[in-house]
Amino acid sequence: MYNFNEIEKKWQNYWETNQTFAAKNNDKKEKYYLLVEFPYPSGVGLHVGHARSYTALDTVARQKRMEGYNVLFPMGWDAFGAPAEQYAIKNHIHPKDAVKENIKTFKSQIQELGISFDWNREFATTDPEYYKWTQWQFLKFYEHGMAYKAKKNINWCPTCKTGLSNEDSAGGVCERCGSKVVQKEKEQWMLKMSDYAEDLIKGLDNTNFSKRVKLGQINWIGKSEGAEIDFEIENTKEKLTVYTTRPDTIYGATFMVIAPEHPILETLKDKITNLDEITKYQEYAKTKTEFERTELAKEKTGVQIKGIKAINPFTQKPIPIWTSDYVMMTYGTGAIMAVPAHDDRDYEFATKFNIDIIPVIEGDKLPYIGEGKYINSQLLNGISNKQEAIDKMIGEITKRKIGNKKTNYRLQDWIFSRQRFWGEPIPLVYCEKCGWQPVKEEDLPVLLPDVANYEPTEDGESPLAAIEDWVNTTCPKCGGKAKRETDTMPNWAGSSWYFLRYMDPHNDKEFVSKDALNYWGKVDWYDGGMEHTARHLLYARFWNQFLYNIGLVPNKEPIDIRTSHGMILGPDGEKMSKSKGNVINPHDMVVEYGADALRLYEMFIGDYEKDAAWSTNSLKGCKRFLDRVWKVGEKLNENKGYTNEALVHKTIKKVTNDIKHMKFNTAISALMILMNDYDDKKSITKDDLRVLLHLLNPFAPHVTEEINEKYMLGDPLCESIWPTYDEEKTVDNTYELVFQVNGKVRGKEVVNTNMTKEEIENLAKQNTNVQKFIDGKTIVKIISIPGKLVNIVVK
RNA sequence: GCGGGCGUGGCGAAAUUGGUAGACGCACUAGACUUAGGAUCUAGCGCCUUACGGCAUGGGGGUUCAAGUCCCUUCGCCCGCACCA
Repeated sequence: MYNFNEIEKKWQNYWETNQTFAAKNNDKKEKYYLLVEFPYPSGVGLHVGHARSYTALDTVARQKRMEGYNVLFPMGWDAFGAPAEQYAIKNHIHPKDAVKENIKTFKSQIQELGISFDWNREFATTDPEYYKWTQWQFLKFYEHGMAYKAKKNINWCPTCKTGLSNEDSAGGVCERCGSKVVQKEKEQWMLKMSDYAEDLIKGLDNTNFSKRVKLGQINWIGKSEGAEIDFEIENTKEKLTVYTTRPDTIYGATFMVIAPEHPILETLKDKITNLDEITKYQEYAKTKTEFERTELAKEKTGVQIKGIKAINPFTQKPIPIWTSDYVMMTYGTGAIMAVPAHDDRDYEFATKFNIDIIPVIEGDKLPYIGEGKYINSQLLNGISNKQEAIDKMIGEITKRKIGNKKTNYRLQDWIFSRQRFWGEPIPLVYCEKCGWQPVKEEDLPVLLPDVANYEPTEDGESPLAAIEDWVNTTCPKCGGKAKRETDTMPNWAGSSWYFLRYMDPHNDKEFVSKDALNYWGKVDWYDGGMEHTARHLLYARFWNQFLYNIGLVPNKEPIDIRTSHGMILGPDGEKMSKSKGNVINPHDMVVEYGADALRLYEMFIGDYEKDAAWSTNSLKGCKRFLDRVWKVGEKLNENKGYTNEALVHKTIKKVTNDIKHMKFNTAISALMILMNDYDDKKSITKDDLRVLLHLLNPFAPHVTEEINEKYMLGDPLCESIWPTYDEEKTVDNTYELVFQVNGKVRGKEVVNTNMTKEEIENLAKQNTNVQKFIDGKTIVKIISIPGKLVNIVVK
């Protein structure tokens, strides 16, 4: 019929030669910035899931351009990271060479899909020209006191020999190798992300993220409001500060629990009479990772700290102090007041160890914190409103100076060090005399050395530590001997600001020019995978908010709309994987059915935000549709205008709006309906064909251009104005009026749109089938809605 | 446990403010064309019924002339977070 591979290459060349998709900085046109997550160029090649996301925003990009926008739709490579390093270790080649190869494959696979990326702006996070600025921005964090080194009990992967963030070790296993994560104390560079917890929540109001994305962010930050309260320790000058969200239940606090790592155990060790037992328990807790401590939640363990007691500041009674690993040192103050009558966990603990339980809320079924009238609570007795009681109690502790209102966040500071080779070197130098010193700006980037050994050292130091030539340097301040920091940055660093660099990708004077930042502003629409809507998005927002606060970018929030596409599963409904043998390779589909058919199918597959199973048969259906569009050109007549005006205008309206709302599947269905209408006709006009091609062009950009050219219908579609519709013309002259009796359909008739209420009521009564159902009955009332139906209610 | 989402044919799914449930596509069936078809075209296609008609949007109840859509209740599935005090 036609050689789609040839046609596709032809138009891809045309676009490249004419620079059709090159975005212009400071153009007079209104800007629109579309962004898809740049891929990690793995050796496996492009996934049909990548194609889904790229095609979706490509469709939007192509429509926006035809609507007259200056569209920025860039692509690049997130190329630092462990897999390239592992590959390099195995094959003894430099990771940069491995990355180069993979990028080549990826790029050709993307290009054969005809995605309208502006390739002039392409870069990889591993380019020294790029990571120079990543390092430069790290130094900004450092200058502003936002980066600090701290001894942290970190999640440690014994296989990768590297520290992992909580996020990277979710579930107690290393994200990349699957090994069990253990705890290890290590000095790490940290970014003070927790300072931004509140701003990261508030900033969401200035975005148009979907609800589920916003909730994901809020969840991750984990805000909770409560109070800190001091409990004195009997016969000492020490006190224990607890964090609680329910200070109103303090009269029911019959014991305290502190984390096994709590420093007071050291401070008061002379008073503790069962120190051996405590030490033993501490050892036991240490062998468990944080994840295990939470996972093994079923059975509570703990030891009472003998020799000391705390005083409940409201009942004045001495209460026992326990240590248990169900209290985390990393959250709140590492100590809690336990209210077993109204908290599940405390209840479980108290029951197991036989501790007093005193209810303070009437009617609250144990052991759950509910609402009710307060009892056994002097100050609060009689109150039955929870918030009122909490406020009153916070007022009281503040007055007595034993505590204050306090907000806590689950979000912790960002562990920014990795003991790996293949990442951006942290641009700091340690001098015995001057301490940590930032590398001078003119000496950036701190380049990764060209060596052949990337194994981490046995003690867990970065491979860079073994490269003496590289490590030994001079102090930027005193000029004396100094050593470079050998930790590198996490993979998230480069992807936290790449969307800014696209605005001005070749600038060697600044990370981005002010002009470019002001012109392009925010990313208007950012699409990516659900798996990145929590962390990557949070890191990127944090990074940008910091840049905003120090005056480097014009918007506090970098992204307006964020959408997350569903996964494409294998034909068996399972996640695609080599081992299951259910992987669909987009390249194979392009070769066999063409890029246009693949694109169309991926957009037609179903709700964009939901997962969908692959079906090659459905892809064939889309190919069939394109073949019919190709063929319909054979019946062009010499008439002008639209043969079926109402349908055409309706279709323009539907497609235009559906693309904007990501309802790609129904947009395509509307185009199929239009095509079916053309098929039913003896002949169609050039205008008929041209408008169909135009609307279909964002989905199937190659074949539509080819048909347009073949029948000389006008300028290339990509250089033409998007069709507009006339609302008045979307209305048909006639419609099918429905007759109902008691809400059941009893007849239909095609009638004129301008018929009155009375006229259609009469038609209904005259309908023979309707008469059968109202005969001999009394008409109670008639509901008639012109344009829709007449419903006769009878008794 | 908390938060969010979903439940419609054999399958993927559509259905403005409540107004013809199943658009569009896949699969399937029958027929046409053909040396051939895994190409193309025509017709059919929720379930029950020969038909008239009846029953159908996870189940039950309600509001309404009219409910996939609104309200109550119940069951099932998916995702995120989770001893967070």
